[in-house]
Amino acid sequence: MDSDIGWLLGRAAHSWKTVVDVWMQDLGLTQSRWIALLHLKRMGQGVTQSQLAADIGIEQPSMLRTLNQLEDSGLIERRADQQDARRRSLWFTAAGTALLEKVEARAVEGRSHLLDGLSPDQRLAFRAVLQQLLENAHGATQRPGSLSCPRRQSLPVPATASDLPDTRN
Amino acid sequence: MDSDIGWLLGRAAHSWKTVVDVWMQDLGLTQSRWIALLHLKRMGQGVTQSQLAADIGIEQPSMLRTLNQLEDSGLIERRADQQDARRRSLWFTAAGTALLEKVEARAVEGRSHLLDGLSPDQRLAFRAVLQQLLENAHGATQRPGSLSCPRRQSLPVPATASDLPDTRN
DNA sequence: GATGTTTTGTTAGCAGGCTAACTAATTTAC
DNA sequence: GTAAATTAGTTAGCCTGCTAACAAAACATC
Repeated sequence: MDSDIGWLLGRAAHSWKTVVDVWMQDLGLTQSRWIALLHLKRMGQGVTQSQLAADIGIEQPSMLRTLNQLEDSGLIERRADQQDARRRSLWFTAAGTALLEKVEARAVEGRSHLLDGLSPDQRLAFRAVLQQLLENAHGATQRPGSLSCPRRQSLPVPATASDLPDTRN
Repeated sequence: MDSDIGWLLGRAAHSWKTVVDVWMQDLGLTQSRWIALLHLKRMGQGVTQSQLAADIGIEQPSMLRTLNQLEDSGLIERRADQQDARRRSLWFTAAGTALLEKVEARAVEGRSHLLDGLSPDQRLAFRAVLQQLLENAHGATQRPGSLSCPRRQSLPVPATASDLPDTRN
């Protein structure tokens, strides 16, 4: 019976986010904000807004809002790009750098609790299934029977999905 | 390296939802609405709003909004409860019943495409990990080091998680 | 070098999660 | 029986996904 597997997947993802968020709560950051900080650290300062959005796997307008909030909080700053006047590159402020350390520590802590009781083999198999699902999902947005595909052609593909040693969450 | 496993989990869940949504799109339903219909079918008509919310795993105000929309669309109706004047029980209209059949067919179709290429063993192992994660998450909302737990004591636990033959998604 | 296309960032507004706070009805305790 | 606590539904409003539509800069093509 696989009939509840999608529901289970959704619940697990939701719970994961909520738990890590609880671990972060005294840092004064919402989920989308610490995720942005972690990804910016991983990619390296100086990337553009759209690059960061692609890495996280969200659309530009969603990214923009979060970055505005982080800038308002004084954790990051945006700098004009000399080469391309459209671009704005992203940099940590001193406060942002300081906070980031705590965020990273909490992320590791929370993750290890969530993965408690799962063997290395289980984790590996789990990853494999998740990756297969992502692949299937990517191909499944075209309905086979129908010629029309009104709403959306492709899912927002998570950039690279496997390079860099990576501190995602 | 498990550092990106939470991120992967989130992406997979998100893609799953999006894909099933694409399969539903010509039915004129949003995700939260067909999910509500499927759960109402599963639980049986006549349940209360809070019961349905608990089964789906969302809070009452979120449920309420969706039910209002479904009622406005003429797919369900709410009836007063004789025993308890606070309660309002939920029922399909004729239109709702008719639509539900198509929704169920699409859910099955989409799911089978998403699970394509995964062996029964893999699916079973996958479920086991998801269930373990849910369990861990449930216990992990208390930060061990801290005595205070300001924001939230417990996750919204998905009701029963395993009874009934179940047509979740 | 002018024209058309793509890319980057942006604004506006919808969808659907959530918490907080409230009312009314019911249940529990005394 | 009355007062307190709980429960079902609701309202208001925040957070953060999304799409659509647009401006300005850069690039391509002729």
